[in-house]
Amino acid sequence: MGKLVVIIGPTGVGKTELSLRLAERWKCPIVNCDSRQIYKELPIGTAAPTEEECKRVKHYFVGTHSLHESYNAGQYAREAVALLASLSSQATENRPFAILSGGSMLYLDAVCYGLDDIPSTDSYVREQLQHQYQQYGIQWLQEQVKKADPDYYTEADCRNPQRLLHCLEVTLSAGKPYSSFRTRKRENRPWETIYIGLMREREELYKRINQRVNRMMAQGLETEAREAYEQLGNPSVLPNALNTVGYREMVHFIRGDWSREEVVRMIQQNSRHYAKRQMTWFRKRNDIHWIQMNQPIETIVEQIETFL
RNA sequence: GGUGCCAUAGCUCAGUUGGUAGAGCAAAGGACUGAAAAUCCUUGUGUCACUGGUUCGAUUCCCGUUGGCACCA
Repeated sequence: MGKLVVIIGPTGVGKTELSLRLAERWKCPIVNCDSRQIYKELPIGTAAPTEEECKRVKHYFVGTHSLHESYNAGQYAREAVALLASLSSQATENRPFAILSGGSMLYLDAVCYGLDDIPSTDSYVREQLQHQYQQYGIQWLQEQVKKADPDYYTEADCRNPQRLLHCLEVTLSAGKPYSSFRTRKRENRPWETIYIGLMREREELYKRINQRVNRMMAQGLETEAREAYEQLGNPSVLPNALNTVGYREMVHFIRGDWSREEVVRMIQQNSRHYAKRQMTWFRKRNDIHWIQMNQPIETIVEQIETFL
């Protein structure tokens, strides 16, 4: 059975650089697992692998989709699992056949453990619900869920509109309660997976994040955000792809609400918040080999190879 | 130099008609199976600037000191 190495870690920890190094060493491709780097219009603000880096190593799911398409974890999982299955079937040697690298928590879980088979929802239903929620508020949502799917209501986070909305849109589209699809069965993949988690001291990680934001600004994040925003017709409510750290703050700058210093500060802060959420998500897992990044890269590579 | 105002949590500020205080943000912790860089939840003791006075009791009132701001010279 082929081996897949999954490189996990918070934003800014150094996944891209290490993955490149490992991919060159093992002569294998990198399958990107980042929900925003897939958009070709957002290379700077998402710190996507550069063109040169993509030339050095074959990358999948970098700049492959457009802002105008809607995309989600389910779609990603289907495409990525199919790709990995085909790559692993071609693998002949003992070294890893691919590196799955990224920080999108749900996307990673979807590929590694599988997602329930939940029917696709009607976009009209979703819009209607969205509209009604805005009009009648969260209480209305809670009542609807209580009626439509009492099982989910008892276990759900009922103060989270996104959860309730999703439950309702599935229930209404499918004509069956959302909870009836939630088997939470763990999928078996036709390959062996080795999880490598990258970590750094909190203070050091935050410093790297702050510096990276400064670098993004120097590389032209403002223009990139402006163009993306214009391409979508300067919407007052941001579509999901632009509801992304770096871009939603930039919109405030473009509209003139915030100064340059303020945007930078806010992007840095929200990136730190994001990194923190990622660490919380990964912390509860017990199948990850954790690696301290504050040491020479040769040592890190050596350590990782002991886990293969 | 004179007068007035201000000094409270890491930051911005409430407040206590005298019984030692609370919001927002930050920060930390957590949840999260098709929006996931999203969304949501939990956590607030700090010489109430310093010194002295009045008082049973002062962060609150009074005197002074220091720092800041404003106005007048």
